[in-house]
Amino acid sequence: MDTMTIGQLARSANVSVETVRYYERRRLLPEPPRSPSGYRKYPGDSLRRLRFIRRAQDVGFTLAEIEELLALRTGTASQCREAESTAARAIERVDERMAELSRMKTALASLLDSCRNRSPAGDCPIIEALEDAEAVDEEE
Amino acid sequence: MDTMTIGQLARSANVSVETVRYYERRRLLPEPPRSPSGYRKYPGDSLRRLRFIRRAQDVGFTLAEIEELLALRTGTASQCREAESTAARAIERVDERMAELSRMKTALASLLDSCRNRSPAGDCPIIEALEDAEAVDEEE
DNA sequence: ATAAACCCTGTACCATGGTACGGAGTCAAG
DNA sequence: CTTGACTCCGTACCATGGTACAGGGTTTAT
Repeated sequence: MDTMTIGQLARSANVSVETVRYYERRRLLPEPPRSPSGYRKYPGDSLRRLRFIRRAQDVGFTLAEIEELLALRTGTASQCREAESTAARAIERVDERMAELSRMKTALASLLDSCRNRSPAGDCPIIEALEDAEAVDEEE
Repeated sequence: MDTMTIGQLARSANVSVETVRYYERRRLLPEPPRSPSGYRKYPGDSLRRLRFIRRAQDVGFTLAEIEELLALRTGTASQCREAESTAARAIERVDERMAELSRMKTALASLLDSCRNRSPAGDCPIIEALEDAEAVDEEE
């Protein structure tokens, strides 16, 4: 038998048992057959699927997107288009988030900078800047 | 009377009434005095404080950090050190997150790239890559 | 005087990706 | 045969930063 229990599967993929069950609830993993006593018995390729999910998460797909990708795995050309556009959307999200972080970093760095160069006797420039700043307020 | 109702305050700071009450629960805003009928009556400087909170959020401080910053507003030099280190921590968080996003973007871009250059008859390279890739797996 | 617009409290809910717990049944080793 | 490790299910809970009721009371304008 090349079947595994949920614990073996979870350990192999480096996730918790709870996580495996959670993915099943989310329909990312199909319901596996059960033993007579009701234990889940996973066929070998469940591990491949579980790893697929984790890798996709690592590159920043959400679980909802992974669900889409999994639905496409039968593999015709038009389905590849869909995977492509899912990936493109993920890249856009990443870009937006990076731009936002970059703005934040600029604002923070200038706060910190003013702090390091401050006149030794004045009030804290970080707090002052947040109190009156328009300087920081170019968002949205 | 230079006091405002919660609605006036919220509108001035461009947040919702619920948000103001939420900040009060979180102790970011002090409990204001009440009118005889129990309405909150905010003194003018509540608006300054509320704007402080929003600006700090805009530059990426969490509400917990903002609580710290607010606690420091009395303003001695050593407290400035603390504000400085709060800001430095925030910058570190931003940097980490940017590096992570950058890794994600590289991985996604290579997936997308393989898709655009794929042999016209093969399976979807995105899905294949997620299925066998070690390429993607250099995280953590 | 009545309706609209405002305020009050308390509680539940949203998304996201899980984690924790209780109470029970099952399986393997000694 | 018993102990410990494993599994089952269902439900509640975590963080984060709020939002959305429900079911009242108040203020303001007409």
